[in-house]
Amino acid sequence: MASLTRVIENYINSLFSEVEEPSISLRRKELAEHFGCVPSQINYVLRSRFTPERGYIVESQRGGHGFIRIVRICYDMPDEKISHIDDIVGDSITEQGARRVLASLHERGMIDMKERLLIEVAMRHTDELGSGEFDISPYRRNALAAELLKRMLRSLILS
Amino acid sequence: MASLTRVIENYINSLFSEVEEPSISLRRKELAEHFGCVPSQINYVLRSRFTPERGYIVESQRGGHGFIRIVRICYDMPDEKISHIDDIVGDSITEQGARRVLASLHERGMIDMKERLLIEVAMRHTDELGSGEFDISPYRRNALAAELLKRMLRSLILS
DNA sequence: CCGGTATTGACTATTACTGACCTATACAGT
DNA sequence: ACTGTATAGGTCAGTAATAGTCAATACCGG
Repeated sequence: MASLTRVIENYINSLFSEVEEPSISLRRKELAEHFGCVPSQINYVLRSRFTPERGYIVESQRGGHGFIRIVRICYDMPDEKISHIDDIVGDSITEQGARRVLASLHERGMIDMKERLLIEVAMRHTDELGSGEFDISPYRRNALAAELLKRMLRSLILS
Repeated sequence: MASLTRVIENYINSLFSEVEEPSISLRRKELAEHFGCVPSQINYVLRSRFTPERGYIVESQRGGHGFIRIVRICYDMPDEKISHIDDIVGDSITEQGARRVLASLHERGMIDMKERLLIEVAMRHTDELGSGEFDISPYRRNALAAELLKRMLRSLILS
């Protein structure tokens, strides 16, 4: 029962695999017809799957000869990676948000499964302390979670 | 007797046995209907049984085509190794003691550099919180440190 | 009886998808 | 140049389908 969104996402990913280039171009209307859906479905896929958080930038142009271009960003330098981490984690993060970040980084090959597991254990422990005996506000807990997550990810990237 | 939680836990484990894959997918609603319970019972089973500490990662998505995926990192967690961890860490540990343990495990090839670093970062963060804004006694801090260290080590003593 | 574990359900949050309406661009005719 | 028109893509709000959270309650082993 694959969802349409995932099907389209996979299709676009296969386009990236076929060519070596870091960017591909699409026509929204054609893609929509190909998958038998409304054009705005394509926007939904782009907004939810090809985000900066996942390492993509989307450009487009309307009107005659309109197009949509998806660019895959490559972060090589350690300091680029660090600032990317800081961007996607932010100053506050929920448990769900943290899991999304970890899943995304894992999918992109930036962390492996064991590292992901360790980070989850540490965050869970910290959150238990915060909600238990320390009795910290949820707002503050999310700020602490973001700080811990960034520290752990930074240390991974620099090592 | 056989509590529902244990029944569901066993059912999920049997799914892992049936397929060789390291991950399985579920629909919370279907599973709940299958066992005639409320959907949130499934969350309880996942929270209490399929934790990162036990070597599992749980991913999920709400909304249309939602799912719950359970990834098993650890195939068998030998009890001797766990009790070994408990022995060498104990119920309380100093920062230096923790470093000695990590260095020893690293030398014996049981953890790699990145894992060691991750654990140190998490412990330092927790200790900073305890000694800083929460003013926890040194004795209690060492107990928390031991707890965190054991949890993280247990989660990655595998294969 | 006590303390922890298990169960429930009301309320909340998120996601996929659609369709009506909005905006931008190129180009041809004047 | 100016303007109209055809041809793109963008936005937003609504709906249905899922999953998550939390606190109250029930249950069970010691």
